[in-house]
Amino acid sequence: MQDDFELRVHTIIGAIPFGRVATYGQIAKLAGQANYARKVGYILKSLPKESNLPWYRVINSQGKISFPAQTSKFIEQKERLESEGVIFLSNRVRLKEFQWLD
DNA sequence: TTATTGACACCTT
DNA sequence: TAAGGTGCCAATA
Repeated sequence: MQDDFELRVHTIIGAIPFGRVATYGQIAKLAGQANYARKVGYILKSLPKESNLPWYRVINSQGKISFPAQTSKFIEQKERLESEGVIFLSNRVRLKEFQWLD
């Protein structure tokens, strides 16, 4: 049950194309569990660093990173996305342009 | 078992 | 675009 959802989430995140981002709700929905955004976040939290999953491509519905600005993780995620061509404006991403399957 | 918390989303203003 | 309030589910204390 849970493991299956986790597996789906992992698979979906791994399926996010280069230079694209997805929201928590979108991930949850694609995993077959709408409104499970929070669980998605929990899974990402427990995501081992061994996994090569592009967790940094997962952002919230506002197109923003869920970390406080200036934190190492925030900067790391932002840098990674920018490296893929994702444009940030005021610590925000143009979901209209970069959201996966939009 | 109830209350609290969390890398949140969605709707309304 | 920003801000506030509401709903959702699971893990933890």
